[in-house]
Amino acid sequence: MTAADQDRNISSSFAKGLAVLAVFDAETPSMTLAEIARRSGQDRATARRGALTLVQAGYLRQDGRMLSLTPRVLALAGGFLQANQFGRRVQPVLNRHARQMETEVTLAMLDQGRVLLLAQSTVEHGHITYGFTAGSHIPLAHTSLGRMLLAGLPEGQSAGVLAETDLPRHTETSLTDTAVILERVVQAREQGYCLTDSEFESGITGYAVPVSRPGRTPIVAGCSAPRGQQPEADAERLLRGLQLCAAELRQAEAVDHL
Amino acid sequence: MTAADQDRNISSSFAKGLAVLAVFDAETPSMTLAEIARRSGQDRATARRGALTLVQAGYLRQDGRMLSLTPRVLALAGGFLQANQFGRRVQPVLNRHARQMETEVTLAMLDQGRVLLLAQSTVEHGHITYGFTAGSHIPLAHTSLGRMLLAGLPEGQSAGVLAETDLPRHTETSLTDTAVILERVVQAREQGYCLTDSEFESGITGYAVPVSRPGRTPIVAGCSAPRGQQPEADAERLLRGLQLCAAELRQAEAVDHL
DNA sequence: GCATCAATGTTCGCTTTGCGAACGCTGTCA
DNA sequence: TGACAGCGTTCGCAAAGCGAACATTGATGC
Repeated sequence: MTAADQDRNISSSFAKGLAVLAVFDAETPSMTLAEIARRSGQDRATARRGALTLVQAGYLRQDGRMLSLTPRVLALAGGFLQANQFGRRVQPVLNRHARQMETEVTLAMLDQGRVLLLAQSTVEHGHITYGFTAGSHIPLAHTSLGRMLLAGLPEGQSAGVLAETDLPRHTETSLTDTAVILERVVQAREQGYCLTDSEFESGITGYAVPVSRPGRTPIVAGCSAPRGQQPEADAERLLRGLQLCAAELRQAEAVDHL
Repeated sequence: MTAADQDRNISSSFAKGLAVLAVFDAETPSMTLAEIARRSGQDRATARRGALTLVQAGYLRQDGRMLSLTPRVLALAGGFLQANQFGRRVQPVLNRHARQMETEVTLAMLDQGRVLLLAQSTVEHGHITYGFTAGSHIPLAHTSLGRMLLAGLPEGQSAGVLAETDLPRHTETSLTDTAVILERVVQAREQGYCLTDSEFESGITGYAVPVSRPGRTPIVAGCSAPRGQQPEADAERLLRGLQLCAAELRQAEAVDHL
């Protein structure tokens, strides 16, 4: 019993159970007990109790020895989305701008050293992405959304957060040097937008602009498109669109209290 | 210690904590400890431990004495959405059909005596709804989605599920007699679609068709629109669109294992 | 302004829960 | 065929958390 974690106000069983649920946030569709235990860093018996409790509560389904999430977890997110009126204040704005820009527009924030997608426009003509949705995590260091988020942090913090994330090479042109990436972050902060090219998906350019007011928890909007014939013209058009979208979200105070 | 609930495989602390988290699924944006305790039917001290644990885990935020969900809960849903490839296999289909039909198209299933929205297309010109999103709950008895879901249950079960839900009158024309509602459910099962008018929102007609194959967990698709000049023509057009959408989802096996 | 009361947040002793070493089972390799 | 590695499950004992009791806050009456 170390001094610090001896907090009688925190329920450790509950915390461990939550870790079991959170383990499914990866793109692993279903897992065995042992796998859950390994990924959540818990004893197999502990993970088992957590998983069985989740099954009983209806958040997990058990098929033989495989466990997978049930749709009920959506209800947890639904609480958040309704409380913040995403359906009325955010989604329509994203959709409208996406329509005009002819790409998908994504709203995102920082979460545990990764980019958490908060909302995504739903348009027909968007280029085929990986199929990310609200609630998906994408890398911080090699996406324009991620770098723009880092740029939104108080001056000193960006380096710290970046240092704690690992830097897998997604493509051949992914930057690997932390210092170089930080340079791009600083550049993004100064110019008020961020561009990346082929660092996450080959041939795809990413665009991002800040949405939250300076000093607040960083929220950004972004989009991506295949690199076309006139990169500069595309960039200007898409960034202008994103800026308009961001301004409208700010004015609606849609993201002020996240 | 009663005999039944003495299951050493279930972690009661965890189950109680989950109940705290689930309490936020209502449209209550933020609550005090006492309110959480009341709504989750727990002792205040118990609710407090659960809430503080959720705060530490980053799922709840504490502003003074008010507690509210953080965006991190989206990540839990994200795991489900990515595991089932909603972004690639469901959302594009809904969007395309919604565009052609010029309405929102919603995918839904049963959850705890209510309709759980699984996914929703959004088009620009759709009529303004309550702002529901994926993860939202809507009533079972007075929506076409809900009645179509009841129709998808094995013959005897519909009545049982319906009996356990309460029937608030949303509008003046909401049906209140369980027997009459059940009649409509049977009718929906026989004709393969469901229509409701002004029972949930005044002046709005709801349309729904089944998506899942018979015998499976019921999944339905639906849409709604203001009652127009030619109700029959509208109904025919929208139902045809929904049927096409449902057929495509079935063919893509997008919802077979929910 | 002070006393009263109701409702909320917090503490701590006693009991219960759930931790994890140990077990048995199943499939795999030499 | 025997050894082994990995899995799910059990059970005695330590510690985690339940809830009665205690503070604390704030509204209401006089």
